[in-house]
Amino acid sequence: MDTLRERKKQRTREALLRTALELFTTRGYEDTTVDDIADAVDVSQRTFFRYFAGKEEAALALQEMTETHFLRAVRDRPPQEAPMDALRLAVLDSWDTLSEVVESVAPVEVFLRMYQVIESTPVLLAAHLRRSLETEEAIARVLAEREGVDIDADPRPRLAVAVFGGVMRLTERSWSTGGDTSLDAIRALTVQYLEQVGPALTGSWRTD
Amino acid sequence: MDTLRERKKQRTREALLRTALELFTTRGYEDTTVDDIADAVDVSQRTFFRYFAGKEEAALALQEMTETHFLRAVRDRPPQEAPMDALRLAVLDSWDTLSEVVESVAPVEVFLRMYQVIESTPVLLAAHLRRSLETEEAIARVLAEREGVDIDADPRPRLAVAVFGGVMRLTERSWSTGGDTSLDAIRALTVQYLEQVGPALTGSWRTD
DNA sequence: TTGTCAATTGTCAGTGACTGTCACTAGCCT
DNA sequence: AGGCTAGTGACAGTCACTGACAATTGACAA
Repeated sequence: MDTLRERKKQRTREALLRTALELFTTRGYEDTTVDDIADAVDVSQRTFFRYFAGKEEAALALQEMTETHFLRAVRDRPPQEAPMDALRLAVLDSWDTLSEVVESVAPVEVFLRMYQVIESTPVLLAAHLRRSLETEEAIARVLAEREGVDIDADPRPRLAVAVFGGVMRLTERSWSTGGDTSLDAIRALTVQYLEQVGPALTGSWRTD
Repeated sequence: MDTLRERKKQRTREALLRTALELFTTRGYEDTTVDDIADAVDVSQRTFFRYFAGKEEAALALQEMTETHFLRAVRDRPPQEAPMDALRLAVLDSWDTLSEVVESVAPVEVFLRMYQVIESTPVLLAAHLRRSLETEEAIARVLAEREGVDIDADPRPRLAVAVFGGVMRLTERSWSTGGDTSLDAIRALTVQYLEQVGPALTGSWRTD
């Protein structure tokens, strides 16, 4: 990345991504065409598709980064922690250090606003959910290795991650539809929801 | 539904759907164009889009039916059952009575093969996951009402359903990638996975 | 410095999903 | 029988995306 060519490429990619996110968060995803993005950066449409597999990939680029970040956080957890504890502490740690990861591309607010765009754009939400599945699979493998179990023989790794993923998905949803769209808010929701998993699964909820 | 017009419409829709499923399961989803389907039924492409919002909707029509079926099964559970018990018994009941629902449109094998197509086609899987979210929301509302809690104040209904949904998603996945693609197999997997949720969430998995 | 090679880009043509419009046809109803 | 309306086909257009080829431009050695 020190040759002129590579720096140029880097700059083009960043320009495309930043412009795309800018347009998506202001004008909306569906109302932004790939041509709009390419024109704004002054490259051909074809070039956009050389950098991104599709419009979706650009829209989800930040989320991709944070999921990778989360995966790394899980890997870095001390091995003596129980699986669910490791997951919980890894997410919380991820939220706390998220800015550092995201800021290299765009301000955190853009990341946060993109979340709302995703949640309110059916095709984006769909794509996001599918990608989350892939992340979950990777995490399940990490957990399986930590605990020394065979991921194909023992369903617990994938099961734990699926449950955890379900809770996180719900967290994202209620954060993005709620009033407070700050990082602190999503952190607090995470804690709150994870605490409630146990109660939600056991017996009746009736208080009478 | 007894005028000639309506019978004709019904027939056109069924022909389109059956043909679409036939082509998707033999040739594959991506290798089937809407024109292929329309031509095979001898209607214009425009007509296809008058019956289905898109290619995806046709591909997921059977799954839509079974999800509605499942939702109904949840509603029909005796109210004294604990939420998670109601969900578990409702899915199992759904699998058992699935044929009746599906057979009106296509043989159950088509339904089962479509599941594999969905699981192996990224854009379909994505769309399927998103629709599942909508079903989950509906189920959460049913549970909340059963238990007499406020769905917006108490996170437990959505939480329970999210966890349950995560497990079901995993069940679908491992069924569709596994060897036995029968209804019995998916039923057995459902039972097995639900039993393992508890163990997966608690403490360490190490046996040493 | 220059010439060669390889990477990057633009242009163009094409496909496939989907939408709006409008005229036409065919059941429906009196 | 004749008017009304739902359903259809034909057509044109948009947008995401792809393959192919030619033009450009940086890299690197002679």
